[in-house]
Amino acid sequence: MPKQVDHRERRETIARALWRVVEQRGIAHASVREVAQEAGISHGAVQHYFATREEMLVFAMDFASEQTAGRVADSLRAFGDRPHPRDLLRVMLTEMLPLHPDARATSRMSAAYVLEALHDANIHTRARDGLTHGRELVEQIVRQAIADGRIGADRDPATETNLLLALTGLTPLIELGVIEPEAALTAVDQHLERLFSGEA
Amino acid sequence: MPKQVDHRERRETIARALWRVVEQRGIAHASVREVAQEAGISHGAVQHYFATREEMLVFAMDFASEQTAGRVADSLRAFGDRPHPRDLLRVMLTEMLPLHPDARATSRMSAAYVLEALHDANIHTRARDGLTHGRELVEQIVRQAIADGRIGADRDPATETNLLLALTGLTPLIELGVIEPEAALTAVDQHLERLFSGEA
DNA sequence: TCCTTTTCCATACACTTGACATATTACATC
DNA sequence: GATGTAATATGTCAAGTGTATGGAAAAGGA
Repeated sequence: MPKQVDHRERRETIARALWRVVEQRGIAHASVREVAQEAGISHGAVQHYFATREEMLVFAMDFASEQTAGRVADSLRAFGDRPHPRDLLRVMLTEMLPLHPDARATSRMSAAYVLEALHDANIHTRARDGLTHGRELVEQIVRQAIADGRIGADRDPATETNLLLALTGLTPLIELGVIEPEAALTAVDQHLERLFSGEA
Repeated sequence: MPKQVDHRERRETIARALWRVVEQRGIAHASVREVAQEAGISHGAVQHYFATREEMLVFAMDFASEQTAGRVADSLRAFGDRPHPRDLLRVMLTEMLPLHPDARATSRMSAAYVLEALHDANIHTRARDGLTHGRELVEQIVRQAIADGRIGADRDPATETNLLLALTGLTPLIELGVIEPEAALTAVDQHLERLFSGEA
């Protein structure tokens, strides 16, 4: 058997290099050659792991989603087996906002993902399915919280879910330095507090 | 005097062509040549009106902001001289969301603007200043509404402003078809209703 | 009629891109 | 050590990029 490298790990290394390029220079500069340079390998090596540039981008984007989900799972361990839905939602939202370096990298990647999806049928499907799945997850949490009496029964689960996800709209304000990260957290907490205000 | 064309009008024509390219093919395809083709002129002609590609992009982006502001002003005329702040905010938000073709074009342009601002110092300054200005406008409306007793005095103007602007976070959900435009409007109205719930 | 000024355009240049083809290196097994 | 194959490096090519340049076309004043 010839030399065997961890294929998955190599792809992740390249994906992280791509993140850095996207974060520092924008997705337009995320060419095979520049990503290769950032990763410290030849562009031929990148081609060995990704047949096309698009394949590389799609992997890097999916990987960003996975990493975000992973960070949420990590943070949730501190809250035990059955975390309060407010804490759960708070972790999800704060990990989606660009409040620390890792989250910023994946956030920017997501933004580029969405923008790309608007004129690429393939990516559109992937992004929509991913977002729809995430949205259903949140709606399920909201419905359960209503059933548990933690959110007022007069609230509409679908609308509350949409309003929760809308909080990611704070991203441009944070990224451009219009508001401080603390102000964003205050807004998130304020919204969650009102949502769960009917709690016993 | 030599032939005189309306310089401003020509630049706006090119800007609109750029919007169409951005909307249909993404900002990556907004090259001087492709924009020229979309506008039905030579790329030399485009160069006559914009010395560089960046100048063209910046103009198209600023023009998008102006057009959005214009649409808001137009819609507001129906509400008379002193519109209710809730109506004012509702118009501002709905014109920022991609709920009709014009708004979608400018919304996508704005999204590209923000993404570009993250790694371009020049655009960063412009985008931040523009957003900061818009945010101050909204905060002023909120403060006045509190002073007028239309919003509860217990509300923090800064946080409420941030939560209002966060509603633009519905954009990706709408654009990718995760939620229907009506659901977005429902969410906006729900949020506004609660904000003004303390009204006499 | 010529001249000046503005508008517009074709071309050229240097450069980057993605994709592909080819060459080289590294290493586990026979 | 020979061999085969995965991993990596390098080269090539057509297509596309931004922009500099030179000059045509148009329109009015002299």
